[in-house]
Amino acid sequence: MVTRGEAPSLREVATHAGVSHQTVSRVINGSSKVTEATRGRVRAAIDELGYRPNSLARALAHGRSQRIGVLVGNSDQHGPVSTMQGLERAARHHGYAPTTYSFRTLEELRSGVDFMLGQRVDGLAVITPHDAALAALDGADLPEATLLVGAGPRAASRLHRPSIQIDQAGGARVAVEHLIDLGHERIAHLAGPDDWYDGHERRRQWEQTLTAAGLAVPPLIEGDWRPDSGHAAADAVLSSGATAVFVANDQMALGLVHGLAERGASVPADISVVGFDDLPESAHFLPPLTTVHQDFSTLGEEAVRLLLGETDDDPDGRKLEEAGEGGGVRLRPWLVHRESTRPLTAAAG
Amino acid sequence: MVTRGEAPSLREVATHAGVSHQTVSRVINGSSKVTEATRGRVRAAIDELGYRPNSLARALAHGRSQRIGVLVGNSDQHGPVSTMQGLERAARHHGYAPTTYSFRTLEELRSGVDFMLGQRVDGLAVITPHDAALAALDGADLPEATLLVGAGPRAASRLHRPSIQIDQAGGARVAVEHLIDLGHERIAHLAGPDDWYDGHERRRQWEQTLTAAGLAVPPLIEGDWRPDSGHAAADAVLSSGATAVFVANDQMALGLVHGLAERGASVPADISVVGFDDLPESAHFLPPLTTVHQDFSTLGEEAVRLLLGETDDDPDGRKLEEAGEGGGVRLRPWLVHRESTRPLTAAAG
DNA sequence: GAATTGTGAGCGCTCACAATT
DNA sequence: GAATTGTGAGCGCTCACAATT
Repeated sequence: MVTRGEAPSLREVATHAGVSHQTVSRVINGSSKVTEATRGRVRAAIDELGYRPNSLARALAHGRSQRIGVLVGNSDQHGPVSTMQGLERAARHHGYAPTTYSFRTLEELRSGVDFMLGQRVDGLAVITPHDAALAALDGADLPEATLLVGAGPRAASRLHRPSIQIDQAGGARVAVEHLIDLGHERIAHLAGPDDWYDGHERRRQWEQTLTAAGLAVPPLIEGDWRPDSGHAAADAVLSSGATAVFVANDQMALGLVHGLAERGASVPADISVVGFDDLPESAHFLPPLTTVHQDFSTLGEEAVRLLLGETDDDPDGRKLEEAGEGGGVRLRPWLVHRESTRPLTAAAG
Repeated sequence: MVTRGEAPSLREVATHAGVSHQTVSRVINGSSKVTEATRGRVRAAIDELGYRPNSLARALAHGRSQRIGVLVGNSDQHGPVSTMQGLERAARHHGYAPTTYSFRTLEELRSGVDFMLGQRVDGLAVITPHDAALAALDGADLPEATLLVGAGPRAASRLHRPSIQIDQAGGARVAVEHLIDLGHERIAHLAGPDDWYDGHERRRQWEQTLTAAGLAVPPLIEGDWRPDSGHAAADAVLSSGATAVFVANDQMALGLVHGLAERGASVPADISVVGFDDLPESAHFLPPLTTVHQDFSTLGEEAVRLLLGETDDDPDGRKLEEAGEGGGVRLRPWLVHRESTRPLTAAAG
């Protein structure tokens, strides 16, 4: 491996500027207790030597790493990735260096926690809606300042940690109510895995909204979030006799529309479809997909605010304690009406 | 901010086990020069105190951070994100902790480099095919071990650093040749921005392949990678009189198919479309998209191998030097034939 | 004398405090 | 005496070497 020529240290800068190491430290950290004259000499020495503070040494001496750990599961999905990016950006904005670790297995999740503890992160965000993943953390030695992002309140309180999530039930409700408003009476659901918080909540709210409207609840159809599973569900959807389907995410909705088309069923003429997520592509699906928009980057930003709880310089900041164990900070998603749904009266179904 | 109760240090473990700090260090690092008996006592003390080595202190003392920096631009796109994930995984596999930083502006890119230098990363991967971004690095104080991922050889050699990329020209050639083989003679190109390496190469190779086959080169149509720009290009494509279009990425291809559909033109009946990327969704577009598959995770893995150049324990490893300045390590993409293309003879166009 | 174990210094910073103007 | 500057120790490790069995 090629290595850099050894970088100059703070002491070398001090010698070069003819001051003590402490004075250099003061200049770097913007202390006001330095005269303009010495500040100038130190600055010149810094530039001349190309000095850059070693953040490792700084963290060690300071006792705080100024790092936030981000553990993210299923980073092939739109939601976790967007959340992570929102979090990363917000952390940096607050002067913290995010350290990310994406895990696929429970084994990797546990090593991820170990890794973060070794890095002495000041805070940890665990992004996963997957209950099994959180269960694997039961009894683990988590940092005090740990926030569960996208996890259910129940899983969160079991770990004695606060959580933040997008209001899945609220999103599901507007989706199903939209279909009811259009006159549909037999509304199927193509669900995500039930051990995912979002999957579970969307299914549960689909049932509740139908029941509250006095409608029958058709048999559940399950997928695994991926487009293929939506494609594979086309037969089940057709034989359910539904005139509308609430699909648990946009990727499965895409696959379903494809599968229906292959069987001669057209969306929305024969069957209406609502998705969930609002991918960048969803506006250009054929037909453009009516779906529920989730604002993942705001979720990431809110997570950082909660984690840092900077009430001082941030009037909107809230303390982790306020959120409480398993606490219910929630963001509202909203419906985006496009062309994959239409009134039942005009439909052939 | 809630902080952890202060973690035990190596010396506390030593006291607890009745040995010297150096012996504890030896056990942690798996040195063989420790008897089973003392190793056992140290292990017990470690478990009892819940000791975990502080990787910051270790890096400082050791002189190597065991970190790899990853700067990634345009992290809303499939390619950069997948590459980054491949890189992250591979780095961890080699015992390095990846530190990622995603930038959107040139300003952020420069702070990203600063950040990485402050972190004393052992190696740096810059993932961006955007020429302007690389130009902004001209004269910057980059780590010696810097690898440009997805950048063009020209930009790389200007920075005196090696590069690795997927063979864009090769991918474009198979796409255009596929359309030629189907009998198409007027083949348009919906291009990406020309100051992106991939955008530039795909356009250039489209021209060359057409010319080599003795076909005319229709006027260029430009997009910005996003689905909307594909949608907006529908009129231009129709008025070009082309019977087939090579689109520079799948997102624009999706938008284009949508725009064409709105104008009553059907794919592939009226016009054939080939994309580039092979998104997870592309197999379920209507029609399923014929496209060029790029293996981004392999790209990320190869990048790490190059960066670490571990020829010792890794027989496949190559040294950065071998790749040379602006050197041409390339991965081959391949065509995935689906339903958005068909022979001209059978087409209405 | 070959194995194992221990000692002291130092990585590059910040801290608390002391010494200077 | 209030401002500025400097001194020494220490954060938690690993290094090179010395001391022990």
